[in-house]
Amino acid sequence: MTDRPTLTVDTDDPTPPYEQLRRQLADLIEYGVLAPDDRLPPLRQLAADLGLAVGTVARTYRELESAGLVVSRRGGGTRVAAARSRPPAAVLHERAAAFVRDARLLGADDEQIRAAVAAVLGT
Amino acid sequence: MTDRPTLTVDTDDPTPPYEQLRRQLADLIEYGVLAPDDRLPPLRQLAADLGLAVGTVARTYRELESAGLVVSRRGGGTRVAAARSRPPAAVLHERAAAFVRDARLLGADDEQIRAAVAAVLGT
Amino acid sequence: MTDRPTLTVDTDDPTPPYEQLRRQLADLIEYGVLAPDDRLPPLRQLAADLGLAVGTVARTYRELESAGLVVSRRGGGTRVAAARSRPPAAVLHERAAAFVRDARLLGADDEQIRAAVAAVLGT
Amino acid sequence: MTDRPTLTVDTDDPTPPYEQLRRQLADLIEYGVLAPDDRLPPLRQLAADLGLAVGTVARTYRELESAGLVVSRRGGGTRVAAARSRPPAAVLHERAAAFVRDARLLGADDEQIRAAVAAVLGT
DNA sequence: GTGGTCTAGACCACC
DNA sequence: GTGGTCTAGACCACT
Repeated sequence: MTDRPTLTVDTDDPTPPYEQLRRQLADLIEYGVLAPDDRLPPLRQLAADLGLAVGTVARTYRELESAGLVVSRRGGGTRVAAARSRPPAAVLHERAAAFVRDARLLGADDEQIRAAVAAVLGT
Repeated sequence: MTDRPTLTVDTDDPTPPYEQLRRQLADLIEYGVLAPDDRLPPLRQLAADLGLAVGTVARTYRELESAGLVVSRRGGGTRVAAARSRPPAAVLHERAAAFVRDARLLGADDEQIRAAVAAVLGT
Repeated sequence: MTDRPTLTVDTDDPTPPYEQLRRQLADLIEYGVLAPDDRLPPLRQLAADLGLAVGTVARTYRELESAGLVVSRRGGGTRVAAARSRPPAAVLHERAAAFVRDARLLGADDEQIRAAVAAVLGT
Repeated sequence: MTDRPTLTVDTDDPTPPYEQLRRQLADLIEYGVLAPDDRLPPLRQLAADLGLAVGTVARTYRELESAGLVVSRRGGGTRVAAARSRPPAAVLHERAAAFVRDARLLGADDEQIRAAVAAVLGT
């Protein structure tokens, strides 16, 4: 019950598994859910948990590392890189902007957008 | 500026092009941006516009058809299937809920979420 | 209510419509359901009934004619050719052979095959 | 002679090759000739044997998979899906019924039908 | 003109 | 080695 965030791979999704995984981990890191210096699950354990080959997870970690989101130290596992998490406020703003763009595509006006958010927040 | 909604394919995204396209069109239909009986661009035109092979776009159209979102007739063309789009209000609510969930993952409270949306809306 | 045998085209079947039609008519002729000198439905009427373009039905008739199953006389419509229907007994035998082959593929032995036919015939 | 059931493609048949193949494999699976978990031939081997392009066989396998008859795993191979084949007795009865219907269309009575089957079975 | 399919060779993802 | 996809050009079926 160490409560690690649930990572999943959907085999029906044409997006390759290594990329599905990469996106989830990148999000968790950028969102600060995985804080700098936190350890990622060991390659083999994650592979076993998800029913993937080790090489597939290795590919994910490699991509994250070359993006600078993660650091693999030899013998020391893989940890979240220090300098890369962005301020949560910036991420929040970005997400809000994406939501608003989408809502407008749907034809919603400002008032409807505000109302929808209010409805979801409850009160 | 009466142009059709912009469809794009990102060649750096490991998600296969036919799937990127499929998602965009499925969204446009579900969002009601493309209304029932609206015509989709001809295979070859869309392929040319996006720099894709004809077969790739054909695959997208085929998938959309087998999902019941679209109807293709030989010699006819491809049109949005009737009675498939959901009420925009429902879709808007769903999107708002997804945004709020994301924002809370980031650690934002209700007030911050409201503020972020307000900031984006201007005013 | 002239009781013409029902011809149908399944648009979900990848077999082209002209070929679906051709097979049905060829069977009807070979089986003797359509007797020598019987008239086939007029091109345009059949096309209208099936929701096909005239050219598509024309293609079917053309194929039947070049197979010698049918004769188009100018101004006189299309009729079943005289010399082509095979003795029903021969066709029956052929069909029985096909059925037996299939049944054996399923692993059935002679007794099971006989029993299955008896069961269908009732009594 | 332990060879796998013969698959063939008739290039004179207007039915597209991927569909001819699909039907044959679907039949073999439904008939139980290919049992659950049996492996299908590798894409490229089957393509080579039949003189088809790889993509054509891939299309067949994809259709079978989306019909739930087969499961393909990347790097794994393609196998018959479990719990899909119908009881052979049911299939046999269905085939017998189809044969009888056909025979009656030809004008045969019960006795003639029985006789035709007996003749084929050899005694 | 519009959708549907095929080929041939190539590259990718996965085990 | 096995499945999955892409391209480029070609031909077919249909309206």
